[in-house]
Amino acid sequence: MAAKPRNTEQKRAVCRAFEEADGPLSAQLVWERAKAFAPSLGIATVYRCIKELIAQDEVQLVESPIGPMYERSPRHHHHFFCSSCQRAFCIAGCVPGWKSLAPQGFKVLSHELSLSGLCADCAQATTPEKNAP
Amino acid sequence: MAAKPRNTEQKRAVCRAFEEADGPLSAQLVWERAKAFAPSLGIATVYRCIKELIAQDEVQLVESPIGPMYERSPRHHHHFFCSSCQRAFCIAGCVPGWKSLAPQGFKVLSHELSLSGLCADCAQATTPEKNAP
DNA sequence: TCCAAACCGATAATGGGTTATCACTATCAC
DNA sequence: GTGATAGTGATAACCCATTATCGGTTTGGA
Repeated sequence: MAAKPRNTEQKRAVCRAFEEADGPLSAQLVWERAKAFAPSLGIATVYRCIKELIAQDEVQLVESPIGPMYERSPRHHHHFFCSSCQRAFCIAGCVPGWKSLAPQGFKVLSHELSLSGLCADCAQATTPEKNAP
Repeated sequence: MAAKPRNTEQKRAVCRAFEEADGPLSAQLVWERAKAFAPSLGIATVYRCIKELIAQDEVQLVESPIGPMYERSPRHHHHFFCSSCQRAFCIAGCVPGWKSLAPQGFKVLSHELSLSGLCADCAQATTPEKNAP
């Protein structure tokens, strides 16, 4: 009745793309990176694999100003989105006190903190006067 | 050269929908509520007005797990999204220490904290044993 | 009042992410 | 090795928020 999942090159490629990522990836980015390990990989297969990985709780959806992204289910952390280069970064640590912000009677099950601004690269590029020769 | 904007019933209706809202609204919700003040209002006009209000910094886009929403530009605050009834709520207050979470060199321009879970209504509805007769 | 043009409503079109379809291929228990 | 079938790639289709189009309407300065 239940289909037996198979171990295919494509699934391994998508998993590897997630494993080697240092932050959330868009489906397109997953595709681009996974193609390094399975050149013929199609975008539909990428979405199929992501769906499967999410069902297995190995990958999570991350809402972002840049669009939907995906990353390996990690220990709790937050994100920084660079408004210049449109990249996403993971941030270690958390803020205290978030649970007590909800009004009386509300049941807080999760929270997400997202910082936006300029990553180190872009911040330096846009204010080069400091280190310019 | 620059067109002179006019004061129309439709614009007033959309503004009023935002003024009377107690939290972020989807474009559809803005439409539904504004139609109370301008029954013939079309969805295209709602988007036109929202665009204009955003350009004037009177309304802001709010990314949410529920989808894109809009609200009057307010003093800084955060949001709670109910995963059951799909409503959005504003939360007063803020969390300390968010600025220091960004890695060295990153320039944090804004932050958004979103809590998810059950609002008071839904929390009570799903755990009625406490107050059940 | 008059009229140029800003604005409107209805709806078709767009755009981007995601999913369904289908003929072909690869996996793996036997 | 063989064969049933899960998986795959290409692509059409879908979904939904948003925008463009266009003929008719409303606004507001003269």
